[in-house]
Amino acid sequence: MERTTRQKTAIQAAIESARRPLSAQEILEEASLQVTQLGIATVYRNLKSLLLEEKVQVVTLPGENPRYESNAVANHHHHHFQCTTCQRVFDVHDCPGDLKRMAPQGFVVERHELTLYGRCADCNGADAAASTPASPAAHSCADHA
Amino acid sequence: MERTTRQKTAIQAAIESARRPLSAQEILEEASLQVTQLGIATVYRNLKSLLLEEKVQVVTLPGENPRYESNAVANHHHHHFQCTTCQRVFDVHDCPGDLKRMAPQGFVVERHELTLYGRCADCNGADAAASTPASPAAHSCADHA
DNA sequence: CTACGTGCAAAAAGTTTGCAATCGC
DNA sequence: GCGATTGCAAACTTTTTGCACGTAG
Repeated sequence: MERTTRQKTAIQAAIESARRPLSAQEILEEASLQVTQLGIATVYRNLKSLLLEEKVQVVTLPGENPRYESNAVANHHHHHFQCTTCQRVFDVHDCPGDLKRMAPQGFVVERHELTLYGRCADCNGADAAASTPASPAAHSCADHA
Repeated sequence: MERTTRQKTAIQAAIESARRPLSAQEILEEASLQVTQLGIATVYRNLKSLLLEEKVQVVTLPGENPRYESNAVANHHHHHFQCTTCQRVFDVHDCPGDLKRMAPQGFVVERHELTLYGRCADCNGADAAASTPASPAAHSCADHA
């Protein structure tokens, strides 16, 4: 019963080709390049499907609208780093690991989410930084450029 | 220029007397008990002030509206635990600590936010749990009761 | 008394939903 | 052809803003 439509294809492609989490609006803009007349409602409806199918995952950062990223990257357990200077969001593929002990007694930890804040290599002075842009997997501003 | 109004006092009191992060709506309801006719706009305006004054802090959980909690608790660096069963939110006063190494080279970590998800003592079977409700610092549902 | 703060209502911004038209299968 | 999917517009929800009035200092 799941049909293949140009819209769904374009939306999925937009998310998967992005190297960073996209907002619904950004997905609309990107997918619109393929499917003119695409409506935001369709984007939301497909996002909901894709979330259910677990092909896409939400990234919610405090004070910002939800972003969506392909689960190809998301499946590989990771966290996020937001630069407090340029606001860009990067994927962090490291993990502190054992957090089970953090919970009070009687609590069972199943899952965790971690967001680091600080300065990315680019905004940090950029000496050793310039050579290795580290993992700028996801930009969140300066994108209209 | 910062004036002391009944509204602001009530709003601040509501947040500080709560043992858990409150939504704007909940703050309105609580503070309305003191100041009838209190408007939601006033709540938001005062929250903005209180945030600037750093007397209050935002707690943003994925898919949920922002909650606000007194910085008396928030200053004491902590994290949150949301029960996937009862949806309540608890404060966790432990911290994994050194996360600086997690960031890619060239990145500087200034701050981090961590949310644990799992089952709280109450929802977990509640044997050893019943005796020690651990740190149920913050409830997020079952509150209208 | 003066201007900051408030209440109300309207406006934004983001997301969801109803419905007729469209299109995949 | 049938029914899932779409586009549009309207509804909803949460937060912000404009403006006249109230009130703290």
